[in-house]
Amino acid sequence: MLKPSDNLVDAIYADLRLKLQRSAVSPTDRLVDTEIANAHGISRMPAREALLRLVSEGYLVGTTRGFAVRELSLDDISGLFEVRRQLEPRAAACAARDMTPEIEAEITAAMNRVELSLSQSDIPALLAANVDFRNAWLKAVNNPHMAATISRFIDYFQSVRLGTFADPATAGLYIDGLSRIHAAFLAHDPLMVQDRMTLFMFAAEEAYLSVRRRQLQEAATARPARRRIQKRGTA
Amino acid sequence: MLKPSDNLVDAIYADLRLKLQRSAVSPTDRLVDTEIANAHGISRMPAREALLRLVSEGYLVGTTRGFAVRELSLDDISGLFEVRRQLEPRAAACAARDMTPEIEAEITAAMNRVELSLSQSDIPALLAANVDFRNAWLKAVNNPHMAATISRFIDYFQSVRLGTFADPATAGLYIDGLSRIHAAFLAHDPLMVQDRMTLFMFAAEEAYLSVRRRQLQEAATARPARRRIQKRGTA
DNA sequence: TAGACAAAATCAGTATACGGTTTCTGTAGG
DNA sequence: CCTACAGAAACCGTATACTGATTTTGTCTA
Repeated sequence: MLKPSDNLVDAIYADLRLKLQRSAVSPTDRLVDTEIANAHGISRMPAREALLRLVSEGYLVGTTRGFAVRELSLDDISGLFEVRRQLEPRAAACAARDMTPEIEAEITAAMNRVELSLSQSDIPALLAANVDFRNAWLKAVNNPHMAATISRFIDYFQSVRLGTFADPATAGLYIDGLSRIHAAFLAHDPLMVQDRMTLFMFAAEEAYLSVRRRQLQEAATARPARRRIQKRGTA
Repeated sequence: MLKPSDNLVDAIYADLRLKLQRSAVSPTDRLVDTEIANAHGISRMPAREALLRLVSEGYLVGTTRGFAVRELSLDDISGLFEVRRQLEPRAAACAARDMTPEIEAEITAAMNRVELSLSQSDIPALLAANVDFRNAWLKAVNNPHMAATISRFIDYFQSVRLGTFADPATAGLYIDGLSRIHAAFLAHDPLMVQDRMTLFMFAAEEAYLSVRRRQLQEAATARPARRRIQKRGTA
């Protein structure tokens, strides 16, 4: 690890970002600069700067005791999906139009891995394959600003995604939508991709909302009213 | 100055961000952490972190000699507008639907200032009023993620906007589109707002492209082939 | 005058240090 | 057993210092 670029901050950032995408950081975890620093054998500053960047991008929040993954409110989920609905169907349609055979193969490979890991109930693998599928089709999006924005908005959900896949029924529905999109990609039909992505967006929003609602309820019953995460807003 | 929050980084960041929005930093300027630091009477690190944040958000690029405002390629402009086209018409429609009388007054006030400064050829005031108009209607957008994303995408154009307003003909067309949007807001017609914003997006894209094209040509003739701005990508 | 080359300056990246605030822990008292 | 409080620890924010890379500047030579 620690390869990307000659820059320590970028390296740490990439490492953390990957961990976040893979849901390898739980909301109860606390990321502390000094820990990360001497885990990588470097000083505090690069680690700190990487963390700060993740905060300014909205993935983490600063607490008085280390950095934590940002937890989404129900409003956050609705709002984020409103944006995703505007962008992803259109972007996916572009991808379908401009797809190369190589990328098509990548998408298919990712889809296969998704289905395999679903059948084996291998959640971590499912998570990873899911990320791969998304990254694969985003590669065919020629507009880097569009792709980056979409990537970012998807990554906000990392803390909820785990919960979505944990429930077999929800996961099944989710994967079903994904495979319909995949089929549309194979048909090279931009409009079909667009429509199915739109449908998928609504289904995904529902799924995330219901999972998060349940999470919040459980949390509320578990601890009547505690916890404090303040300081340093999302900018 | 230097008020926002008890945090030096945020303060510097807000200060710089405002300067950028106002096009108060030219592409030939170089922002250096040490300079900013002792201009504000603080140490390098907060200034540096603010600059780094602006880099990671895509407003600045790091060079081997200070930080500079990011210059947009023609492809950047097209790409950014593709995203804006997906988001702003929809968001403006929401704003029209949810507008309060207070915000409506703000929008009108900003519009008046836009027209006044245009008639007086006061470019800085025009720039500021333009920012105000945008911020006013964005206030009526209930989805903070949507509003933040739009704000960000608009701000990318700060380095080109100056050129757009410098040409009276272009500026006139631009303001005309704006006033049509304003009228639609006053009519409280979300659909009319949406349509006019869509139209405006295309007109604005054309304007920015032609201004930038001219800028690039002039630069090319001025210096046959020089300049180097590398190191530290947009992330 | 133009080119080569060395010395100096500039600036980003990284490391280390210190202060202050919040949270945790352990102990004493109810 | 629970609460109150004092001390300790954790951790963020900021400052300062060092290093190495790159660019600029100045000088010398053809």
